[in-house]
Amino acid sequence: MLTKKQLIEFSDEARKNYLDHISIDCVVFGFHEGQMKVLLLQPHDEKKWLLPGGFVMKREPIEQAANRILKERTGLDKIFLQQFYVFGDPDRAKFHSDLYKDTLPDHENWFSNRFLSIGYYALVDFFGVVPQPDQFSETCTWRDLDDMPELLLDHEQIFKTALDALRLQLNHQPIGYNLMPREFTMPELQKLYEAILGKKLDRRNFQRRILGFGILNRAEQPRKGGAHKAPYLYSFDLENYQNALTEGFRGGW
Amino acid sequence: MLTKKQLIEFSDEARKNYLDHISIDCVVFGFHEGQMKVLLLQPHDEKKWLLPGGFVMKREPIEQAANRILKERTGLDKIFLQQFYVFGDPDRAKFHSDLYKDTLPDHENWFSNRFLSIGYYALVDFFGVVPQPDQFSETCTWRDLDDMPELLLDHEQIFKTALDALRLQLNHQPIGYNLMPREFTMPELQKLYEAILGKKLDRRNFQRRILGFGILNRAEQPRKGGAHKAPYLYSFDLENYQNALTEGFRGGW
DNA sequence: AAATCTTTGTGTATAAAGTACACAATTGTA
DNA sequence: TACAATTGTGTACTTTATACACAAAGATTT
Repeated sequence: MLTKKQLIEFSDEARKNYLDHISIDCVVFGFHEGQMKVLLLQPHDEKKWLLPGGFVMKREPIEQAANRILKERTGLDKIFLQQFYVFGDPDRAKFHSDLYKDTLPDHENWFSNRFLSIGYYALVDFFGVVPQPDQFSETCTWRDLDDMPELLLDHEQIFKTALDALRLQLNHQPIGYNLMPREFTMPELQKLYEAILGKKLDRRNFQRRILGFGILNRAEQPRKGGAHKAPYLYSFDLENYQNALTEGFRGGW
Repeated sequence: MLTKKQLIEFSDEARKNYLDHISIDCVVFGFHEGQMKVLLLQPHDEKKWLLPGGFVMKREPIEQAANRILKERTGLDKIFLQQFYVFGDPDRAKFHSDLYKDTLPDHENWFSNRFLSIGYYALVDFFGVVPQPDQFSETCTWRDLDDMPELLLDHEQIFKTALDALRLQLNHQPIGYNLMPREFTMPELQKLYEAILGKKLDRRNFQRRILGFGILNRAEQPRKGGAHKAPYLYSFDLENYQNALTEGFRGGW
């Protein structure tokens, strides 16, 4: 919660720089130890959490805005974000618009506006990034998909819609390049799919199917040193991967 | 093109009623005689064409806005519209903002604003609707997919993206309920799929696959009176159809 | 009325993909 | 050295997809 002075400053700056009525919210998925995680912010003096979000500058392309917002609010840079839906209920941000109702008259208070929010989601390598909270947030941290805290506004719905979009993507596009380290084993990749889908897959059939997509290269040397049999290491064949991204897998018709 | 007086009136009303910076554009697909069609508007004194579009009222849910806009601009009512993408390039409506540059100063001219446009698409029964142009348009008419005129703004891109979204939908959702008459023959439904996909399908395999979805009911009596063998009539099983809409077909994983 | 043309309904053989398993190989540990 | 855990590879079976062939029904032609 902002002080009156902070709110006035923010509102003035926002009116100067941002487009009215439009916001962006990002659902960033990460993956660690077999668990899917989502990046959340906890505002100061607030029990519930938020997805990292923000506003679009007056002459800024929206993809660029999504990237800037994610960087400003979480420190994450150069993440591929995928637009997936617009949330346009007139009362979706009621919590926010009510919050400062008594602090500042509506016409001065930026948050009294109605905002449509454009949802973006991303998949990132858990170890490749270091989340940093911004000035408005107490913490910025990963939360397990099956241990989600209560979210503010309609961010629960945005999160669920993003997860649906991600699962749909799994059916006709490759996934993992932005989420896995450069080299990984087949069981590791399988854990990613299982975490996204929320169910177990058959080890052998998974391998056959993934290899059938033709987007993986197997390294000559297996990973040594671990317990048990040394697994082969794979990396994505970037050319085929990109091709599969645009072409899609399952023809359908 | 509006006169100065019209533009002033429109801008005043728009500022009073609509949200800044947000517009909606609708891609309405229809189907007739084996051809896919798109509903287009031609503005007065203009060679190029437009998708039916408009603005969101200050406290209106966006789905409702899309329906109102479609009705206002084309006369089509109670159409199921599906949101598919937001077009947010800062210069996407340059044509519009330049159009009245010399008529009215920017701060008075509604169209000098930047607009993000939310794209919606729909499938309608060609015979169930009667397109009516609004006051801004010379004509409102169906155009063949393979005989499209030049479009204004970025509406070419919006149209193409909608077609891609539609084709994607074909792979995991049933289609046709909003597009076919209540009863139809298998070859008629097949022509719809062929028109959307832009390619021929095998008659027998098409039938098996569609029936396999379990969303069709076969009438007891075939359609008589036509030339050649009397084909069976089918109608959608609405319960299963709705179920398939939410569940999706091809499991994938 | 018979032959013919067109369109629709149904079936079948083959190939590809998806599913459910079994077993051997490797590595660390008991 | 036996054992447990994990990984690599194979195989039989089922389901789905694809490519065809042929029969039936109605209108048209001869």
